[in-house]
Amino acid sequence: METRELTYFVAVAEELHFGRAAERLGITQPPLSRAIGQLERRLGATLFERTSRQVTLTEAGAVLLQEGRAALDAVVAAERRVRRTAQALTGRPSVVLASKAGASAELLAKLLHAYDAEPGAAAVEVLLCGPGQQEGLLRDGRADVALLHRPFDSIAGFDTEELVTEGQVLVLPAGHPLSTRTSVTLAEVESLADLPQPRWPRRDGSYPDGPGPEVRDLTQLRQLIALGRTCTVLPESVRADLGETLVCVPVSDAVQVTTVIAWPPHSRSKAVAGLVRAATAG
Amino acid sequence: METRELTYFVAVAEELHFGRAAERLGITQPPLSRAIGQLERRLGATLFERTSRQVTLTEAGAVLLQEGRAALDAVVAAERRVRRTAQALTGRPSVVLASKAGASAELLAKLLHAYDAEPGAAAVEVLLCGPGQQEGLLRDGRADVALLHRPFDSIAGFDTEELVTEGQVLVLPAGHPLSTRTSVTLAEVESLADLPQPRWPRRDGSYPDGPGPEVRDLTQLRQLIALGRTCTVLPESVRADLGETLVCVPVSDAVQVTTVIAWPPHSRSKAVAGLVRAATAG
DNA sequence: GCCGATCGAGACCGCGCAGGCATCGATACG
DNA sequence: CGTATCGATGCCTGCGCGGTCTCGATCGGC
Repeated sequence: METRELTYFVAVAEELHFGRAAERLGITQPPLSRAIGQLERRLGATLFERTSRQVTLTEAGAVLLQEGRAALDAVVAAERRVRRTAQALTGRPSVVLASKAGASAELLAKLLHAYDAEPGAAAVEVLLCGPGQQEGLLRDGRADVALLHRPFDSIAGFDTEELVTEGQVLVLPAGHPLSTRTSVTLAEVESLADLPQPRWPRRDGSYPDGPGPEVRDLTQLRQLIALGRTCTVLPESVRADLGETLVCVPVSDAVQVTTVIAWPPHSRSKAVAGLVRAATAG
Repeated sequence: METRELTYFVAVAEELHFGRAAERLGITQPPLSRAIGQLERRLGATLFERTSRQVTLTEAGAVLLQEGRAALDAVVAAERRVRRTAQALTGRPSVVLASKAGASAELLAKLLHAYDAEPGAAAVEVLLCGPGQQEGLLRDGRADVALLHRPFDSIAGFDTEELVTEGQVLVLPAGHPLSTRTSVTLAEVESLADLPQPRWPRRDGSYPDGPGPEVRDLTQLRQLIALGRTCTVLPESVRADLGETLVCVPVSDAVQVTTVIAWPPHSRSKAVAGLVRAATAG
């Protein structure tokens, strides 16, 4: 199976429409239809049920979508990492560390400081991204190492080391009735009609339905909380960079959040190993 | 990067010889040289240092070998799993479970029994393999789930659940001076000049040097121990299927061995989920 | 020191296949 | 019943993969 075929298949499987998939791929529809047909014949499996009105994935197709995405990620990761390795030989080597924007800021600062102190430390490029994106960055080679937060982020397929575990707090505008409490429960948070929970984008970029505001990062979120439009439950460590206008109240029954440092298994990079060492030593 | 190019690269990187690599690939040498050259140009990286007398991997080449193998494994795994899924639709679905031949026999029997009792259980094909091979089987899709033994097998990149942890015992022929002891140390085992440790094959199939006999599986090993040619340290559970001629003595300072059930992350298979459930419930 | 063997690179050629265009056949809808 | 939509098919063209032949460099033997 060639990566070109896999790319074509994934495009069709995601669009469920040959015409749109072809457009996305920058080719015309007929060669795409033929390529998929040929792939099906070679695999001995029907991947799509198609009528002239709609295209649906078969069970085999669903398996190929899952496995094929992983395989394509692995291929582009290989390509990116080779490019970066070759570049590194003509300058100072560098690592890309992915972290959720706004999360674990203090931990990240300490980590970078500790690592920089090591002899022969590489340049660390910090890639701040939206929630849930680190996994993809790590998987397709755009990042070499990442800070993830269990149980929110999936660590499936990565090597990890636990760094810290913490409880969660409710962040809400100063002056709100709940702001003087010493502790709240999740049920109480969810029943706050005046401060509906914010809605985060799904992996495909769309937003779920609901009354709360759409948010894309913590800066937005902080501002919306300060404006009294929403509230949210976050790991304790956000306390460090909240202003005067926001208040934290521990949530008694929220899950514990563990920050882990994660990297692709079998990483050859000394820089990644160094970062992990620096993180776990601290 | 096409999988064909990756396959070519890996062949050359493993042979470190364009002629032999071409032969292995079933093509002639000139197109192979060209393909590699083209790949290097496209990646902007020199992958091999070549003189007319010898070929060596560069740092970038080493990275591509590592990542490329993983990527190729992912591609062939996708292919195999789709084929198997399609087949399963025309008959009873089946899962392939890989396990070290001879290891965890009792656990495996219980697991299969417990799983078969589940409603809608798939047919389980058991793939008994040599030590250290389960990882590859799972990675390239020949197996769907495997029993691994930490710390011997690498679980990097898989999802796992721990099943049992046990100590290790020295297995030696009945009548040997040590056979009446209640416990021995690793140092004692290694200093047994009359029973040198057996040598297991490396991943590439070659054997390390040493005085002990070369072995490939537990049956061979058992026979050689009975013949008084060697002895070995194994997890306790082997006691169950030793004959009268072999004796076990606990090794006090050997590492604990944990048997885990492992599967590729993001497995969609209900059968795999069922097997894991059956294994952890037991 | 020369010759032959080995090995990777380059020139050249042919064929297979990917991709484009035009068209067909099927289905849903007004 | 006509029309619009959408995937499949037929036909053509051009690129690129693979084959053969050859060259140039390096090492070893006599």
